Amino acid sequence: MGTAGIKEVARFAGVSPGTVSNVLNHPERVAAATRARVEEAIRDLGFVRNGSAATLRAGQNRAVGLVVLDVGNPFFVEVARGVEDVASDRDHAVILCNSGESFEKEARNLRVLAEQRVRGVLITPAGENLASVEALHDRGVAVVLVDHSSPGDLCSVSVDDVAGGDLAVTHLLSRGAERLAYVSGPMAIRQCSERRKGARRALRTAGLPVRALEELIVPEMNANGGRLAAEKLLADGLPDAIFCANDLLALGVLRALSQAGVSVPGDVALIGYDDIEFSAAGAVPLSSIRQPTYRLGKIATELLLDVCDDPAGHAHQQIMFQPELVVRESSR
Amino acid sequence: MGTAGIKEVARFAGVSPGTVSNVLNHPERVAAATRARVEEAIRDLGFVRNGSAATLRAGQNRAVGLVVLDVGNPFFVEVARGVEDVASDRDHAVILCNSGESFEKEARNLRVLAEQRVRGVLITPAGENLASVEALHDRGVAVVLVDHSSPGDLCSVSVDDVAGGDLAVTHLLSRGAERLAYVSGPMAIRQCSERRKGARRALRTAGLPVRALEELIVPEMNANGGRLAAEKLLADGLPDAIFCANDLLALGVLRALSQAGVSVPGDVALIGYDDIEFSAAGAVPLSSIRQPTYRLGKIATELLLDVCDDPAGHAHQQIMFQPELVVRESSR
DNA sequence: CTGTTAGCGCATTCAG
DNA sequence: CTGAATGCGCTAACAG
Repeated sequence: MGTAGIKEVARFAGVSPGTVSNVLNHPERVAAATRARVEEAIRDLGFVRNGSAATLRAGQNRAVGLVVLDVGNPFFVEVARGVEDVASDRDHAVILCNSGESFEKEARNLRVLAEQRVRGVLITPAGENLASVEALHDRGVAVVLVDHSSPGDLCSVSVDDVAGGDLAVTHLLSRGAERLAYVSGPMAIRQCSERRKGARRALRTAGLPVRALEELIVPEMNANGGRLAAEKLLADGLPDAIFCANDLLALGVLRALSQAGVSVPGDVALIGYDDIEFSAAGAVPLSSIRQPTYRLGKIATELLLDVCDDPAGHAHQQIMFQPELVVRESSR
Repeated sequence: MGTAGIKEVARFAGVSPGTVSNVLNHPERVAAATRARVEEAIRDLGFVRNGSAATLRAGQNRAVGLVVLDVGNPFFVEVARGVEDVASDRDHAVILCNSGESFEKEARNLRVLAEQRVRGVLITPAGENLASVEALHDRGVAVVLVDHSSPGDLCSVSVDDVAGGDLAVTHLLSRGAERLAYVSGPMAIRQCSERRKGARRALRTAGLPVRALEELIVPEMNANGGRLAAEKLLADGLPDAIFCANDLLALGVLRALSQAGVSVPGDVALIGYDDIEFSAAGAVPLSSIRQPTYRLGKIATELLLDVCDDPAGHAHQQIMFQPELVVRESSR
């Protein structure tokens, strides 16, 4: 059994438990010879430090929680990489949780993280209701919002979705489009409504009416949702250009149009959002709006750990990155 | 600060700490009125149980570790969903770790899991060297290998990759192909070599020589790798059909061929492996080999927790699922 | 049904 | 530089 404690190691090495602890946590305080003997005992006994005991003693875990909406979404996978790298550099573990956009799962995850006494939590909230997040924060756990700009007093790191929507539509308009469509998930999803806001701003700037942008709202932001939207557009009459609220939708649209014999970008220009890996890999490479996802995770984690290390001296920050237009064949 | 302990709750509710613990862990043992009073105190004080203390006391965490090669890979995302669902049903948390196919990260993850005293570990090993996995197992931690059939005495749940390779190539042959290509990652990756083995078996069954299958090995199993392979094929002369070791490779091949004006499946038939979501969504829907990924995670977790609950009475099992051919347009 | 109590394994005092 | 002692917060066992 894996129950060699620090005590047995001490006995085996002929030292006291305190010395073993020092070898583990403050090696410089221990004479080289003693240290070597202890380290050998650790190896021989297959000793593994009991993290719970250490955490209990310390009052907090050297870990941060990361709660995302969908671990399967490439956007969050990239964010997670950024988080992982920084946390690992600063000797923290990352506990990755998936809320699946459900408040209930979000709350459950948050509870587990609180029970684990993580130093802090990075979270993309499942909606506009930040009650459980704020409760956590009030209880003294550091919190940084990811991809969600907070109106309140929470730190946040996000990307300007209004600017992104504007970029996309400005691009389509510059290509000569006059009738546009916006394929989106429910407007309750902040990203969807913000991107629409940006799209409308672009329209205004160009002196066009809001109704030049037809809206198609589908329940799921995936390829199937895109297909549904495309079928509707095919039935109702195609616009000149289509802006999709994410790449998965755009890929679904692209496929449905191709199958119906519609040429992209010949007949219709198309642009997505997120610039996921697959966007560039399709038969018709997809234009998209790229977000600095890795940096999002990286900066958010740095912010979080800085707050943890110096809770007093740190002002709340709300950082917003700018997205970037990536033009590929689908709107060339 | 979030430091309301069980003791304060007890004082606040006018009961003893033991009773609070009972409300938390064995509510049925406590009189309804007392329970209500304690629950109110818990809410009022914002008490959250200290998981480390509980784990320390119990000797083990109600959590399992899941170590995968790449959290960004849809295959593992589906596996993780299966794991998550079962673990959650049985009241266990899942600690998801990414090894990135690196032994070093794998070992580090395993150490963290051991420190956390997880009940068991589900792991797709980074290679054939199972030393650190076996060390963990020897220390008394339950282990189930995922997508890796173990020759030794470890439980495992996997999919028959030889059968999958056979399925793919048999299908291509049945379509009349005579000159084939196999686009693959390094043969050090077990999946790649097993799938090749199956491909060759199919060739033999059809009475064809092994050299009817040209091999293209690329360093990375992604769309870019596929592009490289396709460029080589375009330069050297195209085969009748191409079998790719995964869908990402196949999508890369598909795109490069399309751009070069080669028709799929008109000029070349194409089949991938894994049947990721995007396979069906492209302009030319991709044939593929589907694996029961969700079930893989589900069954592995059930096996793991069964072993944990009854370490003695459980024989080691090595379960192998069969993959399934999915024919779409790219090889129709 | 409720109260009391003894550690779980470790890290950190404070002496020596 | 090393050793002994204390308690982190909780749960289970037992006593009342």
